[in-house]
Amino acid sequence: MSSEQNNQPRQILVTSALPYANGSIHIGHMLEHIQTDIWTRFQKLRGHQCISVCADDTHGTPIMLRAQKEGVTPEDFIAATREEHLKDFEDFLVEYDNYHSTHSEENRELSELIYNRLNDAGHIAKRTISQLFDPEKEMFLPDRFVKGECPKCGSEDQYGDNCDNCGATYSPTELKNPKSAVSGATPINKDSEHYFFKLTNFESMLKTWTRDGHVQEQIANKLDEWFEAGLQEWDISRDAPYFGFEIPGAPGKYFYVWVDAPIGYMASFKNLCDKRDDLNFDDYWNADSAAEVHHFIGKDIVYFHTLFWPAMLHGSGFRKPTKVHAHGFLTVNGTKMSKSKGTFVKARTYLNHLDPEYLRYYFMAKLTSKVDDFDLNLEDFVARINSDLVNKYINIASRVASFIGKKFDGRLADDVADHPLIKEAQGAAETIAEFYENKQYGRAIREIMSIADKANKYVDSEEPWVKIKDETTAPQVQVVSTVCLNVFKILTIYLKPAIPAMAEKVEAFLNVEPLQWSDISEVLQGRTVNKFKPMVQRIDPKKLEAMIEEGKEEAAAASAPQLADPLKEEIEFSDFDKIDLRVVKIVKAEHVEGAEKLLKLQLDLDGVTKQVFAGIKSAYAPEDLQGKLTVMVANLKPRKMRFGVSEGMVLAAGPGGKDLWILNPDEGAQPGMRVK
RNA sequence: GAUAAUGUAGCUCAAUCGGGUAGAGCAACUGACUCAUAAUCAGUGGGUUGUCGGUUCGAUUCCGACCAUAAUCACCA
Repeated sequence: MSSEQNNQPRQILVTSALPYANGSIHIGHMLEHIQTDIWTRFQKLRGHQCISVCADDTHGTPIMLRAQKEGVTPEDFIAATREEHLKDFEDFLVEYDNYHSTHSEENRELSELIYNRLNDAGHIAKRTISQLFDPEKEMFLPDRFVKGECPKCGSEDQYGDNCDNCGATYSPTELKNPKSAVSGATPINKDSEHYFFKLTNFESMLKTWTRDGHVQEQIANKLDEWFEAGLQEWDISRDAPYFGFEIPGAPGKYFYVWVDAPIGYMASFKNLCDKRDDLNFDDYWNADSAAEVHHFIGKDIVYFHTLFWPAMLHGSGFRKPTKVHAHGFLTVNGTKMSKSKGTFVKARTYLNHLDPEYLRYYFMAKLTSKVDDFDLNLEDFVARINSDLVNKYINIASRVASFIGKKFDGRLADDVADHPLIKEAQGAAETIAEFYENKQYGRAIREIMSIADKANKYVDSEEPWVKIKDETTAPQVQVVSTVCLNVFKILTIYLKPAIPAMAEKVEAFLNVEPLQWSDISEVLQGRTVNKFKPMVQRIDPKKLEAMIEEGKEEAAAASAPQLADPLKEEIEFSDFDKIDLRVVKIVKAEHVEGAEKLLKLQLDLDGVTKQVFAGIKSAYAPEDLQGKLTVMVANLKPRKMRFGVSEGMVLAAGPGGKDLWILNPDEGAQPGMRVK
């Protein structure tokens, strides 16, 4: 292709928004990550140096509390989530060059660097503000962690920022009977010094930047509203306890998660540069960099990416994004994803039932460069995949492959390079490339499918099934088939960014190296192809139903009341029956020399005495126990301990320390009785 | 409540940047064909472009009001 050979290879860095480490990836996330991946694969196919990076966004109060609740460190919690996220993306054929974490050394260094530069340049302010504070947990409460009665309509159990019932909005300090959602305590007002980023210093820069082709028109309009409303200073600090990075020179103050989240793009790239010789961080991020930086984001986080982020970069001497690509939300059958309808589909749930390339193709087929919401209509989804992919595209190969295979030994004809249909398919390359480049994926598909239509018409008009029966016309069939397979190859290149795995199967069938965009002009002739095997199956609507059904079940399970300490795996009665629980009388209790936690108990089971070492010293004095009845596991295998043999366990409840309570049978129970 | 959006055939979407007799794919129907994962090809039907009003020789496209939908904001930004 002449025109792109004139183009210099570009250096392009691409990012998707960093998924928050507090939950699973769902198909809404996939809308973004798939369109990013398609764009990235397209650029790579064209021969550019295109690097895509992502990471988990790991900081903030919700993560901290979630980890506490699950009894693990935040570090362990986010590490596990990252594994899950990465696996989901990989299985959807989303190929990041690097998938990092915002909780990384690179990110800490870059966050500090950017902050220090902003601070030195006078872009940071400090002032004291008053916020609700949980006196029990000793932490400041974000709005969402305060609940109470709506000051307007009096509805109970409303969040700190607005009322679900009457729609009123207010500040959390206005709530009646406010309660901390963390501890249940009544919050108090407390002063604290906060750090602010003076966004207003960048107003004129931003006004120019946002009208300079870096954002979509719809976004630029939205930004005008925000400019008109007036920019505000941005509160970038949070007080300890907070899971994040401490602000340099400000002990006990942490960067608000949204400060280090976008810096995570740079950190992930930095991490990659350190692993690769051919990448230089400064080439991409210096203020005068000629490389491109493209961010793909949802419309909900436009503010952060088009105001704060460019301002932070500008103020700290880095380059600004080339383009911020915002997309709308994913709806299913025209409405918001709903857990109860089963349309809130997790990435994993989808993968349990359907081929990822179905969804990749469907997204491709309907995406535009606009910020409008994207509707996944399930009926349309089935129709679109089956008709476009199977009936039109793959069908071209499927219907001529048998001629080539059976009648011509798998050998293609010679001299088809000038065939008008091949020329036409090749001629669409630049138009399609432009659609890709501008994210008009839907238009690209329309263009591609119209070529597929022409190929199918061509086969019909040539009637190879008739010609093959006549010796004089039979050789023409080899030409017709070769033309079709060449068009098929070209279509495969056009579609490859969306359906890479299918393309790989096509490459195996055509007996060619991995196809590149430049292969569009290479014509396959006078060579052999392999036996045709179908590259994709029709969608079975039953599988789609099964997926929705599983989504419903998940939702039902999730909405059931959850125990903070989840139940162990279910057991059979026979498992329970193995445990012999007995009522016992504590005849003697004494301290154990040298033991920190243990008491030595003599337990009477109606004549038989058992000796048990119990870790309840922190909660009970020996004299309080003597003469009491309690319950023990009597058939536990005796265990030799440092201080002697323990012949069972007494049952106690509680988290430990002083909070430990042994069980007491009700009045009338006698030592030795079986508990069942 | 405020703001900017969106509302086009049964379904999903198009309609050149500041107006000139509404297009495509799928579905439906009719016919052809049998090479192909019952696919494909030819053809037909189907829209007073959310409603009402205005500007204009003429509006899906401009203006106003209303209705519907989802979104953003109302110091999280």
